[in-house]
Amino acid sequence: MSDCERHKIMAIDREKRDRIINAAMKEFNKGYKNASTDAIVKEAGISKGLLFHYFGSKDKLLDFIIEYAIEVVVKEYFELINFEQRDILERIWQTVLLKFDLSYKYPMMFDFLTTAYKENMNGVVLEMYGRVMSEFTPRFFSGIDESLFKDGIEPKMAMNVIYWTQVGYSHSQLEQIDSTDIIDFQKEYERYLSEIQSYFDLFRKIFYK
Amino acid sequence: MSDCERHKIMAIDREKRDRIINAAMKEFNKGYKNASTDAIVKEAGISKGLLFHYFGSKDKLLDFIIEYAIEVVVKEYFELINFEQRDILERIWQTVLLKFDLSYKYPMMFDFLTTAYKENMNGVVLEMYGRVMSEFTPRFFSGIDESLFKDGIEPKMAMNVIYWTQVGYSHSQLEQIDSTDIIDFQKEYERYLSEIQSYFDLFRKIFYK
Amino acid sequence: MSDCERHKIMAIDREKRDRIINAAMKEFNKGYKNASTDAIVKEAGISKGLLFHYFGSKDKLLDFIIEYAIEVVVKEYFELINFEQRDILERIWQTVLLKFDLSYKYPMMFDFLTTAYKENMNGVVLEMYGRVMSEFTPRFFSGIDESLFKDGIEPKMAMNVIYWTQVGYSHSQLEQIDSTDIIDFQKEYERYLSEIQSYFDLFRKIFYK
Amino acid sequence: MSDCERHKIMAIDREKRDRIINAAMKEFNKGYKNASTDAIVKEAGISKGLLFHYFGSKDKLLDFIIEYAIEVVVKEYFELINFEQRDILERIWQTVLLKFDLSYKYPMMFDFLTTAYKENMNGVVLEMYGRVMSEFTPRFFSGIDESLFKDGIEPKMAMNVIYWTQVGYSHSQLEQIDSTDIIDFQKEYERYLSEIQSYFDLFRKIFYK
DNA sequence: GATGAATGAGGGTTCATTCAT
DNA sequence: AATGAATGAACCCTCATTCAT
Repeated sequence: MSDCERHKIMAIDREKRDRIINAAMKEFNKGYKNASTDAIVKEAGISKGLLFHYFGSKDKLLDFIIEYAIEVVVKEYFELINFEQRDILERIWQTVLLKFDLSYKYPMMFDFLTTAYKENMNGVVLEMYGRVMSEFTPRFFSGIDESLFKDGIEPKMAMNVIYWTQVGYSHSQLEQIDSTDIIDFQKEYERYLSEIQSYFDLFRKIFYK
Repeated sequence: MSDCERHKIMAIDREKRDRIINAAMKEFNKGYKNASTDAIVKEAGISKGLLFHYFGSKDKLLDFIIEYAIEVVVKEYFELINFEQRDILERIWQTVLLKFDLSYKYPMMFDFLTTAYKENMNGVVLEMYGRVMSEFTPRFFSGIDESLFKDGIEPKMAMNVIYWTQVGYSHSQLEQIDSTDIIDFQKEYERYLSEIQSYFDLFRKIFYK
Repeated sequence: MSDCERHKIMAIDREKRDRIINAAMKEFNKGYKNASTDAIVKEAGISKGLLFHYFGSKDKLLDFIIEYAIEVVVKEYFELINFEQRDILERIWQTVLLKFDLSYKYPMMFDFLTTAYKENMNGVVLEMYGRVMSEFTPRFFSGIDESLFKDGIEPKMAMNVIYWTQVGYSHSQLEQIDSTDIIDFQKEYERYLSEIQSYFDLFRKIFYK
Repeated sequence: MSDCERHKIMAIDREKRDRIINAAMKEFNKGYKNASTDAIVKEAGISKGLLFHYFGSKDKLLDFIIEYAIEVVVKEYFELINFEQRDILERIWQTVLLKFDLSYKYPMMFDFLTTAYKENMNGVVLEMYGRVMSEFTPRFFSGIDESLFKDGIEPKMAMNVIYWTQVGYSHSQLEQIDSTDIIDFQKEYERYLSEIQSYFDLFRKIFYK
């Protein structure tokens, strides 16, 4: 995607741009072919012509969304994690908060990226994402203060359990939400954090000294 | 899907019906929109008209295939679980073995169901799956011998952790497998079981008395 | 255009095929971009889908029409001219009759080919047509019995005058006809032939001995 | 096109108006559909909105350009014909010279009008052209000194033959010219006039006493 | 039951036209 | 008057669905 095109897009009013991006993520999450540009413009509240004025084609729209999503995830998630925090529970807790913040602005971002990656929607860019991810995961689980764990607890396994629990809980929550009307987001947010925190408390009790 | 329609389908010569079902699963595995009714009838060796005579529409064909797949999963998975086993770890362990057997007998079926679920195909999967699961899940987690848990461990949460860990581990394995060439299935099978067993050993140690 | 595709098209019911061909010629005569496939199917009385089922694309439809038109013109016009007739007036008179017969089945054929050639609608095929034409024209005006002309009349010029008069007359007639409803074709036919014959009589008088 | 609209257009700064007219002729020469209003405004150096402010629509812009072109043709062609010349050969000879002068001064104009006529652009050309021509043609062929013709020569027919020959010759010349690079215009001009003159000599000989 | 030619709604895309500024 | 972002009707094309046979 040329800089010129990117520039044209980034010049759009921020609120409208985010509406388009979110609508596109939501649609593309169904798969490339299943995604309808009609549905995107309807959801974003713009005209068909405008979408193509900015993005040129469905393909280029997808490319932009993927690049943008990766950029945002890298800048507002990966790069904000404090790796000096050597307590894995606290480190994962950071990701919970960061993901939550991101999900407020772009609710479908992580789901979309997962789908895009699995469908290999854009070979080149997503390969980069794969590389970033495969570098990130080991780094995330390294430099951990394993002395916090009880004797007899394999730290690697414990970390996986913590990670999968957090993922599982998030998904179980998502399934209950009709993402279109998020009523009382703040309240939901607090309940969500409080529940997941209780799992972290459990882990601290059973895994840590 | 009405019983009348089901009846009409089940009345088809078994061999021809299986040809259609297999062709449909193979096509739908590409995603709903990518699946072509032309390709299905060509693969199944029947005419376009006949497919629609039997199934009415692409949607209904998909519904049938999903129902059929779920039916098999229910009969050869859910119903084989021994609910007299009141130890949750042992009960979940059963599911690991059963799932594995099924994916050995019908490798396409789980791929298809996964795709159908990921794409939320037609809204039907989620409804069907949701119905089955919402009946199954509470039952699965009920009648558990909670006396096995240590004091101070909330059994409900512990069970969720066990469940999400098993799901998370399975997914992490699936992502590493290129399902087309299953080399040395037996060996993989053993490694898989052995690794997940070590997690169950961990849970037994930390959650149980 | 592959033989397979041609075969599929030639298998269409003759009357329907000619309806499509005539509708396409009429539309494409406006220029490629101005031609609307919607207008073609409407005029031909078929559905959009069928047009594309047979021809694949607007481009391929045009290619077929051009190839077909050239083929017809060669077989039912060029090749039917009797070059043993050495009297130029009689030779041109033949073309008047042949063109008229062709115009009955395919009214737009010659106009369409002219437009197609001028717009260079299909480089490869029309180049061939150009070659055929550039071979045809000199051949048409060669082998003429020049002894029929009066002394002092340059035969080459006389022949051009005869030819351009016939073309000019034809065009003056076409402009008066609303080609959609050809009422009483037979009567028009006779008037047309009778009028143009009077020009030929004139030429015989002024040019011939 | 209403006088009000014409007035608005004619009120535009002459230099800017000519820029628009020239840009429009250049674009429309590609064919109606191929002509892009975007290209016109870019070439003319004005905004999209302004074009439509002045001309209302692409169709109306075309109408204006055609009217304008025809107006020029009328003023610098039709109205310069000397109808006191009662010798039809001399009268037609005048048109040959006038047309040639015009195409020398406005080479684009005849190209554009030819394209407009061939494409039957917008139905307007034909109507305009038809109106002008249907007034012009009878007048052109009236007031002729028929006493110049030999006995037994129908003057009407002879005049048609002369006219069609001149048209036919012009067309045969146009087809040989690649109008973009007019090399040695003067030489071509002389050859053209000399050739057509020989036809007029022929006609004088065969038709006149 | 069985066929496949025929249909037309809907897809992505373009571009003349409008309108708030 | 002058702008250009925004619109939506119309384009070509696809494909699930129908229906005469």
